[in-house]
Amino acid sequence: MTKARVTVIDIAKAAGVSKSTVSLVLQGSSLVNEATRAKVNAVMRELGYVYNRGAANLRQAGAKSRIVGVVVNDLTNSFFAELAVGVDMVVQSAGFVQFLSNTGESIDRQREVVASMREHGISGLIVSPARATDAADFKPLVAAGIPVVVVVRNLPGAKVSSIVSDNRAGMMSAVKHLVGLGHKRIAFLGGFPDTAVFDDRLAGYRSGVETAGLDYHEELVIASAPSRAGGVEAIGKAIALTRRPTAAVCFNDAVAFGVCDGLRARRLEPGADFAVVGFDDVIEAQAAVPALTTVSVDPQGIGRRGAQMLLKQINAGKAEAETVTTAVRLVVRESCGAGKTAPARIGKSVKSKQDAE
Amino acid sequence: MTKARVTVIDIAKAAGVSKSTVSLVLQGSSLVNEATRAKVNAVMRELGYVYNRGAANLRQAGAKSRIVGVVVNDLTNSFFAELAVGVDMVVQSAGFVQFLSNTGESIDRQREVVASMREHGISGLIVSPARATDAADFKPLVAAGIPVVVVVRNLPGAKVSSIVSDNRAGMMSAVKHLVGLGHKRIAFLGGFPDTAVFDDRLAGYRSGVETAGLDYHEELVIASAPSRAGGVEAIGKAIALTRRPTAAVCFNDAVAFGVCDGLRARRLEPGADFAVVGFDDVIEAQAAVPALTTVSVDPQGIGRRGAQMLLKQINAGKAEAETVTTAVRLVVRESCGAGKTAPARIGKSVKSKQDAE
DNA sequence: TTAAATATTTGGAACGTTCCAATTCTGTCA
DNA sequence: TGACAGAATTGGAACGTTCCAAATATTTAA
Repeated sequence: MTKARVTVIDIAKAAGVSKSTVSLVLQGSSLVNEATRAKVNAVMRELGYVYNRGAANLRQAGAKSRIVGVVVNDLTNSFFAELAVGVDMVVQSAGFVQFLSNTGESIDRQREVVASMREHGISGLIVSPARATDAADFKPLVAAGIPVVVVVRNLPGAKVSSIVSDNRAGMMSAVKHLVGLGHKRIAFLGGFPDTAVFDDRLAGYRSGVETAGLDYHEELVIASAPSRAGGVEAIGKAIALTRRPTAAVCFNDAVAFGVCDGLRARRLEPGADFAVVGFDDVIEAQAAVPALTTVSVDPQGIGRRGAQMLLKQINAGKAEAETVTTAVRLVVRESCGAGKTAPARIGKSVKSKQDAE
Repeated sequence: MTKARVTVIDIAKAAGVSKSTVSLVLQGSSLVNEATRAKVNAVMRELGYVYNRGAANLRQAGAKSRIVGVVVNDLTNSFFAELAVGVDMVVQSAGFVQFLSNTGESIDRQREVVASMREHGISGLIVSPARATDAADFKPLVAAGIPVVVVVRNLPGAKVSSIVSDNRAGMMSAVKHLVGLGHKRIAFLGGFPDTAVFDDRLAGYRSGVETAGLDYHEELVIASAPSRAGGVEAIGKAIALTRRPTAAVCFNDAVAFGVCDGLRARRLEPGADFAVVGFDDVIEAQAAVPALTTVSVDPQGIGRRGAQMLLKQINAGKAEAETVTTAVRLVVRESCGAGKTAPARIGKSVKSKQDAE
């Protein structure tokens, strides 16, 4: 096959009009006669024309590329995968496409992918920054007039829009719930202490404890990697305390699962013998045994919301940074020992994900 | 500040050379004098130049866009998220970027995103097709000389490269393992019967059963949605059989988890009272209680491998379709009732070529 | 010192689109 | 019929790069 690309000029020739007219048709302009439009469209279909956005983009100086960059720090974590899906939904239905990259918490990689995205002319960027990201890293972007929305982790000092969940309020309500169940010694387990999210959640824990009239004890705050393994480690330390806690709020669900593992390894049943509350409400939380009581943050919603925010700024031409914190909701299930004593809801499916291959 | 975009011409002017020279520097050509190169680079940094790949791409007629499209059917499923991460790794380190989109099993959406990617000039596509994808859907792409690699689900009839895991061998070894533990009635649970993957796995089950000298009974094959809920449903039917099985191989891990739930609801302990084997080895498999014996397929590895294949084809200019099935490995944990045994490696990587077109 | 060889540099002419200003059609109204 | 307003259409000239052929600078060999 002679594979020369079909261009707008070929179409024009074949349809007996000028390239300008074809271009007008492409843009859905109302200036062109209905008959001509139909004809042109027919020819396009016939010749198998595919629009060259690169060329168009070149002419339309700047912000019209219809590409948004999405950068996440860990796609392997279903929280962020959900987030990406949320972004994709709105971005896609707005006729944009998403450039998605995973940094795996590497700021070098992050720098690379952002640079690359820029070269490709993204018209906006949504980023869940890698740990220890320098706020100045996004300076050039905003200087170039490219809207940036930071999600999940905020970047103090950066002049960009951001959308984070209400970590403080979430932790407070978790603590309050446990206090309501009669717990007096509640631990805070997991998470890296050098992150803004950790600070927020810890602050929520602290004020939850204090507004309940309990004392805040440093020994009850046990940091660890925000992972399942970290949870196992943290609960180990917690149980070794001379005055051991009877409940824990965890930095996130992964930690909470690890805590459950660690409890069981010591013949303690999560929920019955020790109350556990997570944070995030990842998909597995409701299907786990026992089902995890956790603070639901709806990552997909954040993704959608962030995308909307970004699109708004893109369309507005110029972006003013706005910050929104999204509400958060405690979902009471079994791992805190409250409510349902019914062991498992079998048969009726818990919003099962179709894992299909 | 945010004036006009800095172009290669600005650089040229500022550095006192011609735009051609700057272009040469950009491409790392060895033709340019070391001193000049340094100077040009300095000026670029100083003026904050950003390369315009769109423009470059326009000139370099066709395949040099350095974008690969990645389309998955369900990013929410960690199996596919892992896959995407694998792709991203190799794609990124080869200096490409990935366009990632999620179809959520919708073939319309799939068509849209593929079209969009094409307009953006991807130089290759990796796709895990939505269910019921028509093999002809990718015809135009390959006709245009854009390499396509299909992963996870194969697309019989499409003249594209593909890489799938060795479903047959995996199931066979699962069955063999159960037989070795003394089981005589082994069920096959879960999965939609109208998919190629189901066929392969069922075939593996059947030949596993038969090579063990047992009879193949249709009643022991119980299809269901490939989800946790589906697993609950399937095990329910299995247990209702007059001659009830003592073990089951499951279509995938989600089904296996459901089966465990269902067993427990009937006061049967998975592992002890009934052996369960999954397929996929999702992340949760090893942390579950009991830890799931399953066939490990390493989605990230598939992603990496698929990306390598694609890049090879992109670089080769013209692509001949090749099909590889990746080896798969039974991971023995607790849910089958066996002790810890050294994992057996099964299946071998097979490679076969056929001419594209 | 000069010719030949080698190392560098350089103006256009593309690439496929959009935009602008200008042109050609229609029909309508005196 | 002529003039005039809209409605449709149309040729360039961009956009920011790369490529080519050709020009210029620098060495080397004789």
